Amino acid sequence: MTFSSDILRGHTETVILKILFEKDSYGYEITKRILEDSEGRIDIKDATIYTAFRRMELDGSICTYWGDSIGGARRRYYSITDKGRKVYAEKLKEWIDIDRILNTLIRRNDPATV
Amino acid sequence: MTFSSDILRGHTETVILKILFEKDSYGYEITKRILEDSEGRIDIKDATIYTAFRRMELDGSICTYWGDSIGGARRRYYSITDKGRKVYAEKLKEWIDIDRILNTLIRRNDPATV
DNA sequence: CGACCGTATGTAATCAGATTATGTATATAA
DNA sequence: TTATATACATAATCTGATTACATACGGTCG
Repeated sequence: MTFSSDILRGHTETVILKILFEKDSYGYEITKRILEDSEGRIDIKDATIYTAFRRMELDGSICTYWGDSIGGARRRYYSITDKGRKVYAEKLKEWIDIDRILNTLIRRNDPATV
Repeated sequence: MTFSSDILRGHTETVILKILFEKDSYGYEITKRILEDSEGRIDIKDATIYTAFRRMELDGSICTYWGDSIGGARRRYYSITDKGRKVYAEKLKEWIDIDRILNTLIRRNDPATV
């Protein structure tokens, strides 16, 4: 069972930035990695990831270059910029707050759920 | 500073259901309560909460009645149904999974963030 | 008394990010 | 040669949230 698509909304870019923080990567690889690392629960669609790339490139958080497509389809690689690292840091801080607040709002003091 | 509106997306109904799980309430009160309990960070707009009510009523998760408006504007109260309680239980389970998975994807093994 | 504010609900138009659908292209395995 | 996995891309659509607007009651302050 995969999650409803609204669940990721607002976090897609953060997750992509975290992956690019570690190393340059490309759309297909990032999608597969998110699928694996989410226990098969988060299956980001092609269109979603490529439109996210466009936004983030316009925004200056990432930049792109074509990889040498030795054996296989061409790959467009993405690299995180200094701005991207700052954006990630802010989004991480935001996530830490959201996580705490949503846990309060959704779970509250229900002994069965805490 | 309030959160980006996408952050709540997909959780608005869960938060409303949790409040109604405790007691019947009405739009204005729920909005104020979420604002207080989120340390002023989640300011759900009127239109958002009233359209959410419409969706949830259609869906059968809640039902509604007019309160006796003694001194002040009329209030439309909402009550959670058995179906609503089931929906909440599912959404809670889903949130517990999402929370764990997003924490992995966003924070990973970064010692500074764990 | 009249203006304003807090309370309270509601709809229409719009926005943004995600999905579906569709298309292109290469290399490898059956 | 046909199918499959890899790889990228765009147009049309969906959905939930926002802005903007409208209505209405009761109390306060000048």
